Amino acid sequence: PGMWNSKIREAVNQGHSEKALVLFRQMKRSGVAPNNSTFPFVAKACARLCDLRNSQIIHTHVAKSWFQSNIFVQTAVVDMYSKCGQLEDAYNLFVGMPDRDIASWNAMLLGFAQWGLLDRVLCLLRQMRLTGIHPDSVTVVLLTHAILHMKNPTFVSAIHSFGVRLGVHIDVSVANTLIAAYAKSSDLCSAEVVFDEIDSGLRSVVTWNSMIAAYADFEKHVNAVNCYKGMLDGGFSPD
RNA sequence: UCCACUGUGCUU
Repeated sequence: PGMWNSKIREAVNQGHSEKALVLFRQMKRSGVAPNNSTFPFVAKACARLCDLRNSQIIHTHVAKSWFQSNIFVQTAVVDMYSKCGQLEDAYNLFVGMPDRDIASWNAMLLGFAQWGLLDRVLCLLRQMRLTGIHPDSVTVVLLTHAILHMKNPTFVSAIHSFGVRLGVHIDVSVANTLIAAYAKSSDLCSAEVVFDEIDSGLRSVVTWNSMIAAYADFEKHVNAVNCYKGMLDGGFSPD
């Protein structure tokens, strides 16, 4: 199945999810069995398309496959169902997983976070820590999203402190998320503090974009323009 | 041993 896998992977990586599913159908029709490096990609394609019908078809194939207990495959299926809105299917699969690593927990946390189920996010986080799995930078980003809709800077600050305790606040994606979250919670000052505290060598285009967007939200157009200039000075080109 | 490879996360 190697050549099918690389075609499917290429399609997914280029954002052509429908094409990936077409290739998957062709693969099956030609009698080639999908394997552990087929399923995660087609699952991702379904997740992106929020395509429940194909998700169920893929899950059926997974269930009949030798690779049904592969942790990568299972995590991808959990994520696929979550993104299609089938949270209880996702959760049931998650609970039945023989092994779960941080990515598995994060995928399930994201599922609850995406649908605004903060209580379930917190409950799952507690369970995760009880099993000895430590939250990572991805977890912190997800938690930030879970509390974002409340637009409460106190909550953002709590997650921020949590990230500092874990030592993941230096992760650029975490910082970028916090900048946006503080700004959306009307705490521009804290957004600026986070921005200033990132090593200038670690700032990415997303970091700059986040800060510019923050200033724009507050209608601080002069700051936004200065920030934009800073981005250009930093050697970044706008995207 | 290290690295890279298939699953979860950044702004608009």
